[in-house]
Amino acid sequence: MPVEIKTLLDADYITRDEKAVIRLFYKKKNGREIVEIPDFDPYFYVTADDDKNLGELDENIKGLPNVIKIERKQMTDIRDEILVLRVTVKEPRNVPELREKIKGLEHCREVREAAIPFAERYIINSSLVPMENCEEISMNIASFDMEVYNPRGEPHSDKDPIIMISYADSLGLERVWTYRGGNVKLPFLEILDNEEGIIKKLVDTIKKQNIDIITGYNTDNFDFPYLKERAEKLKIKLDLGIDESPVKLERRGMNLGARIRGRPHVDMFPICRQVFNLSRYRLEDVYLEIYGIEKPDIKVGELAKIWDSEDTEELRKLFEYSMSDAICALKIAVSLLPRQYELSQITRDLIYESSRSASGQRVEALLVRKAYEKNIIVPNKPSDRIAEERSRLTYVGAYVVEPKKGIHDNIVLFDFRSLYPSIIISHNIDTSTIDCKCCEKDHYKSPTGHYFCRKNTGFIPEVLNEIVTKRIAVKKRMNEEKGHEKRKFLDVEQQALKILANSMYGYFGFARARWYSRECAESIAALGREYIHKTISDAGKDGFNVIYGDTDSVYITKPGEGKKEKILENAVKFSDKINRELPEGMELEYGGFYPRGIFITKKRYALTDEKGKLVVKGLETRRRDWANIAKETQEAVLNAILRDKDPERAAEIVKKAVQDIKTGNVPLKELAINTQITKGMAEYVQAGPHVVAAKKAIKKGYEFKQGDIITYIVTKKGGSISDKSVIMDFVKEGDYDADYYINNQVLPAVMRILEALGYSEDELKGLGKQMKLGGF
DNA sequence: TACCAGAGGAG
DNA sequence: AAATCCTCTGGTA
Repeated sequence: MPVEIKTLLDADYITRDEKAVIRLFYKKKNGREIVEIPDFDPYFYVTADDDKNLGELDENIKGLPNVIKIERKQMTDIRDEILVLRVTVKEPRNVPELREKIKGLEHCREVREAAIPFAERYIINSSLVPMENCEEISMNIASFDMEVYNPRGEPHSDKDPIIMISYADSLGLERVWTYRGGNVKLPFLEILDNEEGIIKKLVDTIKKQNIDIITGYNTDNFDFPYLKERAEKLKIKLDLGIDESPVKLERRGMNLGARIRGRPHVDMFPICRQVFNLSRYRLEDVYLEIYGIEKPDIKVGELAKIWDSEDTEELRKLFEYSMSDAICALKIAVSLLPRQYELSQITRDLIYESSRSASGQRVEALLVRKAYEKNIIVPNKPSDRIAEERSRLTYVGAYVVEPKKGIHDNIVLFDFRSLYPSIIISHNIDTSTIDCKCCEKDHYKSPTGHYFCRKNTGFIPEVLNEIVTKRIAVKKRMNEEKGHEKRKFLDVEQQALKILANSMYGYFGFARARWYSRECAESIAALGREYIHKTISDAGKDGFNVIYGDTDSVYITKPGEGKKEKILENAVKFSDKINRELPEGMELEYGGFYPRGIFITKKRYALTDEKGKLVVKGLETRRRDWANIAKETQEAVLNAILRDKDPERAAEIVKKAVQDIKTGNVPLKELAINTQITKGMAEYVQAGPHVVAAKKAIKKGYEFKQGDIITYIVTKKGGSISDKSVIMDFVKEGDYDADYYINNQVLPAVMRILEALGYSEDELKGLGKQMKLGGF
């Protein structure tokens, strides 16, 4: 009989007759399935201060209420084989109380694995893979978005109603539900009686359309909390769960998570923040990034006014805008969800979890599962106090070469392929292998003085090797695959594996990690420094000039050699020689040839490749907290100098930008500066312009929270720069401080380039009139 | 002018 | 709730 294809969307447990029953929510090719597991009992482990005291500890635990069974088990604890007690208890809710009681018992060293959620425990122990096969089962995905009445600025869910809900799904249904529309006729528009009607319509539609995954943009922290409060007020059931259970809001650190049983809710906002590097992360910014298309926009500040005016044309625009929000969120979900499916499968974590977890949590989810497979007892998470202590202890990281400043020609780049992962594997770096007793102390020591076992492969190197091996296999399959769709899936998979592999080093140094080891992190970094130092020194011996290098890369030139072919020939010989001496699994790779480059300081430089394409690192052009006018002028100057070798034009470009600013015709869009609020407003010791601008906006009814990006303009009015800074929404075109944008934005950005060419401050001061830039 | 807080980038 | 290294700005004394 063929195995039926199904995918695990969600899991939880319910309590029935004082017994926990695991529920597994599957989607099949046709229909759904809820599998109930009634006979899985919660358990945790207890370790003793000494093996000989295990019996006494056992006796003491036996007497505690709700303990069903105690067994002895041999397990690996970091590097030791130890005997532990496996304590099975009646219900999951008994675990926290028993943990506390047992912790206080004599001879108890630690209670372990007591904080692993029950349903997750079952998934681990049964080797289930969430979202497995999901590529073969078509998922019904729906997104929604709400517009809310906001006559006083920020809306408040206790009094301001939802005025429309837009909905789009992968089956092709698109709707805007509202209850005031004048005579507007639009194919997707449905006018219902009231707020209650539109909320009920959303709930009914999701059920009727048989939706498997619900998405939206910022739905965790706005739409669902708001919807939930409105529904409660109107006494409407928000029973979106497959089992008709209501939407549940969970605390997740500083944020909320809206959980829907059996029908995963995935908020695309945090995912977009992880995936893209943008100046801002509004829906329209992300949409523009993916599809290159501008989304219709309205000013949300005028939303209430439009609603009250009942102006047909304005309402029509509002409906179209609302519709586009749901459609954009759906499109973003369709393009990014495959990545989430892969992450879920690789880390074997439910998509609700994996779509909200940061890289440390993802690594840890994977390690906890691999530990179970290998009979390793999982270390506990550190307490807040321990985590804080750990963060205070820093260590030396990567090495950065002081660049040879100025212009260079015919530059060759080499870098170590996956330097840190390959060091962890090649040097077997792990908490179980560090300074082991089984290996003699005379063998190779890392620069930190630590050494790593050569007999037994450590846990993390083994897991990492599995990831790397799998990635190689996936890449191979991808390259052989002809079908475009299949190829894309394999590419997403190999990228997900790469991200995970690259997170492992950071995980060692992560203060809240279960497998934290500053010594391991430090050793990896130290070995990295050793490899790059050796590469630099060998390059010098072979007659190369090392222009720059950072962590795992070197930029080199060959003095006295003008022909590209000859340079590359020599360079490849050089890297071959390096590679012959490297341990297996490590490789110095050719990274490209650049006809020209300019190096300013560490981590700040620009190159042109052979196609004339500009590559900029670290300079203002790459930063979101600089105005477009400065970034674009700098980029144009770089192109003029590097690609066109035309410094005269560079001077013209600067002159024109300065002129434009002076005449007052530069649009605000070109002057906006984006800066993130990285802490609570009250915590600022020193308020920068973005904080001051935000505070002014708050006085006018705006709300900002940690993580929000402030877009502000330096206006004419005020003393200090902060005084002059105002949120862009409040600024009229033309109201900007020309002086600031010339002297604090455009000129510093371009002068850095020109100074690196050997022009003195004084020469450059004459910029306003003319600039003589000959002879380089 | 010197120093510090804060931000965001590189790898 | 991944690490460190690094540059640069604007506020403050």
